[in-house]
Amino acid sequence: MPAITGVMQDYLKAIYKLQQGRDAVATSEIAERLDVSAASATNMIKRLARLRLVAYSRYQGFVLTSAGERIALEIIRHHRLIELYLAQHLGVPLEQVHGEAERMEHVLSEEVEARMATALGDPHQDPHGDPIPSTDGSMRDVRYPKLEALAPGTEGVVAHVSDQSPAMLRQLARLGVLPGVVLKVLARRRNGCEVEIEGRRLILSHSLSESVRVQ
Amino acid sequence: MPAITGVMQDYLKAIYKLQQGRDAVATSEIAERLDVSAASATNMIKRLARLRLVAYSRYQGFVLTSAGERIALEIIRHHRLIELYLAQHLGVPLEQVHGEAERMEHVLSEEVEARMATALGDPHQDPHGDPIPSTDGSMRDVRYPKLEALAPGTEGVVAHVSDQSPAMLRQLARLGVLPGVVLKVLARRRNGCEVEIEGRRLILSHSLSESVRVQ
DNA sequence: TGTCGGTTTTAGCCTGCACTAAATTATTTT
DNA sequence: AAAATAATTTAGTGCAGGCTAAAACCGACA
Repeated sequence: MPAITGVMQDYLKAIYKLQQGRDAVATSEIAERLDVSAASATNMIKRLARLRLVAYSRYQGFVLTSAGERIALEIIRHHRLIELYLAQHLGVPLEQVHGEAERMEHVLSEEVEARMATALGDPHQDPHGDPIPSTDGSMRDVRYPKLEALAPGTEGVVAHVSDQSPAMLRQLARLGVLPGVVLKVLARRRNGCEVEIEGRRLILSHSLSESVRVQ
Repeated sequence: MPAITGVMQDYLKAIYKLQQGRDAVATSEIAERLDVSAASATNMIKRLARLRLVAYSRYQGFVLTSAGERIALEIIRHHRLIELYLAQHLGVPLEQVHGEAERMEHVLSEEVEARMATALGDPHQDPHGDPIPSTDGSMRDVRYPKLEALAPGTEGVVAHVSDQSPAMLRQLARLGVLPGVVLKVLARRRNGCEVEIEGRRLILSHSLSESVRVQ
């Protein structure tokens, strides 16, 4: 029985995120998400299927087995704890923590994971507003609506900023749009979304307001 | 030009440590240190030679070039900073920090390295008493004598405990033999070395006193 | 100088994980 | 339902890094 490599962990994590709310994931989807060829993806899926970490029948897509999901959640927990730890205890800027966690998540032992969690007070949210799975593999995932989709007049708290684009995150951070901040939608504009935030009034482009979710 | 992989970093680090005070390292030496076959070692040495990280001529042994040494010292810095950070900020037991650092050292960015160093007050010693290279690649390495070699009556401060055997480290930690602790050699015995430490009197076996250095 | 023992290197093979190109299956359009 | 298109899988390759077995080399000693 071969060991579970870091690359396998990346696949499992990607499949987990893609399969949310759906009944199967397509080869081309993880291929795009992980930026590999479809052939490479097929190859790895078959390997994971042999290890009984994904349920797969050719040409039909696949999902994680419970064993695969367990591992995926463990890695996601690692990732998000590391993000929070870096931000909170080492002051690493928000737009950087994702990239760092992406590498560290594969080498974090359960021992150090536990100590980090304790140091952070057993948190349930990472600095982007994403939920942190607990050790038993449970995670309550609430999807708040995107700022882009909100009606003018709505008021709320920023719940989540996407972790995908560092450039966007840097923008949002500079503007003060971060999880926990109170915000009010003033008006929808052709070029974006006018909001009031901490007394200031500003316009967020469509792409920016696509990557912000409000509670 | 291929990238420098984690495995390559392990080789460079091992060569650095082996070549101290000598004029060449033998294939069999890194092979043993890294627990790989001699053939695998030869193979990697040739790869490192092509990258101009080691100077090598077949059958004659090898040493690091200055480029190779730069990388080796960077990884050693990572390793020792991580050890200290884990021990000091997360309370990871001494006998465990080496293993953890061994994996983390390859994924630590310069950014996070700098923040960890700052959080630790730009330290010069890791928790085993080994010196931490500075960012410019300088390191003052003083070799203190082994406890095993000390004459009775000698008094001193524990300067260094080996990081190689977790079992031994656990022993030493339990007995209170840790860097910084004051110690006095009382007598040499057939089965070890009798010492006084913090008022208590105890006997350290030969293997234990082999892995302790005193200032 | 020749031979022996140990070390080092070469040769050839395996696995992980990527790739391209070609073949296959699924889906959509006509 | 057949044909066109899109998605997926297979086939074959390459590189990193390990292995064993065999060959080559070095140093020592008779």
